[in-house]
Amino acid sequence: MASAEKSRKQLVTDNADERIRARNVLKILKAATELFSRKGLDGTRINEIAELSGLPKGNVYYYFSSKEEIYKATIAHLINSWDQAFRHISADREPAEAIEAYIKAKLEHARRNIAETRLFANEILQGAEHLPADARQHMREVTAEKAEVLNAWVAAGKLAPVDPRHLFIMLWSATQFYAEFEALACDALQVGQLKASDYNAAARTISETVLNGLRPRT
Amino acid sequence: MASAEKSRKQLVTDNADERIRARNVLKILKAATELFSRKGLDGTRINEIAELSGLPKGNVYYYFSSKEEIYKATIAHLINSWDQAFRHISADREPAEAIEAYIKAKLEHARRNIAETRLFANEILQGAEHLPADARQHMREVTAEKAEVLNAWVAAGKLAPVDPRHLFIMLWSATQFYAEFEALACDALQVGQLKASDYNAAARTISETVLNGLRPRT
DNA sequence: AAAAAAGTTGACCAAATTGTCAACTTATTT
DNA sequence: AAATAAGTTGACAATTTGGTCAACTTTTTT
Repeated sequence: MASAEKSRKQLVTDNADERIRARNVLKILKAATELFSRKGLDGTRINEIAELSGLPKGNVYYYFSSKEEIYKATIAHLINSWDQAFRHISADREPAEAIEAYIKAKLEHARRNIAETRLFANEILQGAEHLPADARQHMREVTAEKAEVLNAWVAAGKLAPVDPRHLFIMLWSATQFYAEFEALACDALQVGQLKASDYNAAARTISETVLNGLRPRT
Repeated sequence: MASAEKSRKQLVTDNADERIRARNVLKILKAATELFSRKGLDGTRINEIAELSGLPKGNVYYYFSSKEEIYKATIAHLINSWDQAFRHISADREPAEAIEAYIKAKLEHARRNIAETRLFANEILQGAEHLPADARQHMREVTAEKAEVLNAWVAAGKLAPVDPRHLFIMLWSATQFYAEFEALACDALQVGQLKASDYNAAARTISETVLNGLRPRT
């Protein structure tokens, strides 16, 4: 009986409960991402993070030694998904189809990770001083690699001549705008809040305009 | 002689020196815009504003009653130039030429007002809570009005069908990106810092892609 | 079941920061 | 030139905030 009770407890500990540390660190990171994304590093109080994550402040400091460390952890966390959508840009696909898939994926990612997207924007806006050097290096490399794919498409006559780097910037900025500048987007579209249909309309406009714009001229 | 001396002094006071209040308020606003644009409202210390503007802190409080009031003043100041470039979008011009001029003007404005552009982005990113309601109303109205111009062009067969509001968002985001996310743009373009030539290349890529993309299909 | 490790907690401290103020100087008016 | 208004200044009060800590509880190991 004591044994049965123990194994039940262990089950709870291992699954639903998970490891205490992992669970609490995640709680803190989630709350921090939300707050940092809205008020920035300096604008966010440790007390707020504690409150939103449901932990006393002292407990937050048990897992992280400073506010900046929490911030860096949130940045490190979101960096992982930065180049996800880029996988669509691959040399063996049809350009139009690949670019359209990329736009869709980017918009979808922004819509489903609004806080992370905003936090990333905030960090870059403030000079990217907390972005680890290796993360930036990785971003540079991936961008250069995908730019080569675009160049190959242009060389093969499948796309009108275009500077791939500026094109990427166009796509990044357009797809992230709706999450980052939601307030402005709502004003422009004259809606109270963005819905999935607005994101779909955005995807259509961006895709149609850019794809038509890049159609090779004979 | 005493009269001559007095009139010289008055001349100095009225021109080069200007009104003391106007000059100092401007000093403070300029320093504050620079700092707010990089570190946000909460990240900026009043001491820093005082230092950068060359005034003692007490003096700053002589002109503004709080940090937030300074912030609001900087926002109110930059809002004035928000719709400047929009004047190019007018019904009596050729669409292609008008849109190209708009893109150029927007990019040029961002390049020459980097701090203001960044500050505006920061404010929207954080939820636009300090943006006066009438300013937002004005932005909504101007956007709606210009959207009608685009719709007329589409109806006249001068442009391919497009949702003008999403198109505007594409243009806003693309043209502001270089100022707002300079760090990311430098990485993508593999340059140390953006030069006028980079802005020109951006203008070319955006214009060519979008204009070609909007060319009416027969 | 005892011991050790991990996690929790609220009170507390030190530093930073906003905003005030009274004394002072410079500019303007009468 | 006297009086008044406008602007300057550094010291200081009040508050906020990041971070510490020792006592305590829960969980895990032996």
